[in-house]
Amino acid sequence: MISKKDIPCFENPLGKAMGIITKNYWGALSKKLEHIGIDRHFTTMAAIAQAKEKCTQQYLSDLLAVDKVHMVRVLDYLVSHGMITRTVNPLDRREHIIKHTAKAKKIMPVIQNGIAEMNKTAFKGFNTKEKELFNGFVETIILNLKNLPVNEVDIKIKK
Amino acid sequence: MISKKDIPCFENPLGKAMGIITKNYWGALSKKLEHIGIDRHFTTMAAIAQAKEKCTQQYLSDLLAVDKVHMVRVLDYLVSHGMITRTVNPLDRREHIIKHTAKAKKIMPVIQNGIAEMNKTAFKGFNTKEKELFNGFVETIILNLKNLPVNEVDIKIKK
DNA sequence: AAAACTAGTTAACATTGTTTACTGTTAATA
DNA sequence: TATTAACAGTAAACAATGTTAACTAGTTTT
Repeated sequence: MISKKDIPCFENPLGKAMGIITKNYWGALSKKLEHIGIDRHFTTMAAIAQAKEKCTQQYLSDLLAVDKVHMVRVLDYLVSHGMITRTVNPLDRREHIIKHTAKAKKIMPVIQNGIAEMNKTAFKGFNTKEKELFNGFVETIILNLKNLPVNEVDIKIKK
Repeated sequence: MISKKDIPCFENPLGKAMGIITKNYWGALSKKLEHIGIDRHFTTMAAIAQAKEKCTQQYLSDLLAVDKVHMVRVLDYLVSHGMITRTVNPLDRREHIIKHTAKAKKIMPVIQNGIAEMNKTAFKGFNTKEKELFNGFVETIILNLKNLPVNEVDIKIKK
């Protein structure tokens, strides 16, 4: 019987973990929250809630590492669901300032709790030191892979 | 200045790491390999190469945690690029046996090297013990989140 | 023989990501 | 000042992925 350990891409288990997180936890949260008004884009909602400076679309794109074209659609979704307003910045009329509506402010605790619950469940059994260790590992992996130029990957075919 | 640490969903950094892996490393590998014949579905290729029992579509779906409908399209892609053959199993004519073509066998070392390179880059600076520790953490997180019933997530709105 | 199950396919649709081209606004500079 | 470059956001088109439902064909169960 083949196991996933025999497939080299699964030696790095990040992909597997991510799939399970997405399917199980975000999925569960989505179903819970669709009755309240939205069923996705929770991280964008959280980012808007906690933005400490002027919250433009470009700012959100950079923060969440999402293409600005896609961000337009995310924000269209949130506008159409009554969660945010877009206002032109009078100081720089190119910019749109994103703000939560009253409705959004009301449901933010639910989203925050949901996200907190996800983290609590994911790290069940970890003590503080282990959690820090894990986060450090991930930070290192991110640095190892960040800004990897396409041309640096150079693999030759064996004859 | 808001940092990603202020957004609770980023306290669990798996999502962030996964995005970087996908964009940088798989992206780089894709560009390298498109000249050889394919630019995606490398994990499926690796799984087929190392399958130790009869390699049906259902088997691959289960192993790679991919929907069987999507698997049809992945295999259509690989057939159309001359990488695999589909043969009806004479012992059970419902099943299709997936096998690599000669062309695929030729490029598999490139894919294997690419994947190995990804792991090497990602874990640069890790010693064996740290790598094992990290993998153990990920296994625990996977177990923590696996089969999480949708109904178990129960969050109440604060008034 | 009928019913239930399994493997795979097809079609339709939604979401996400990417590219290109575009409008309008602001900043840089010659 | 006039021109050019840069920036924020939008629109349209398209590809890739994920999901559901309905379907064919073959196998197993009863």
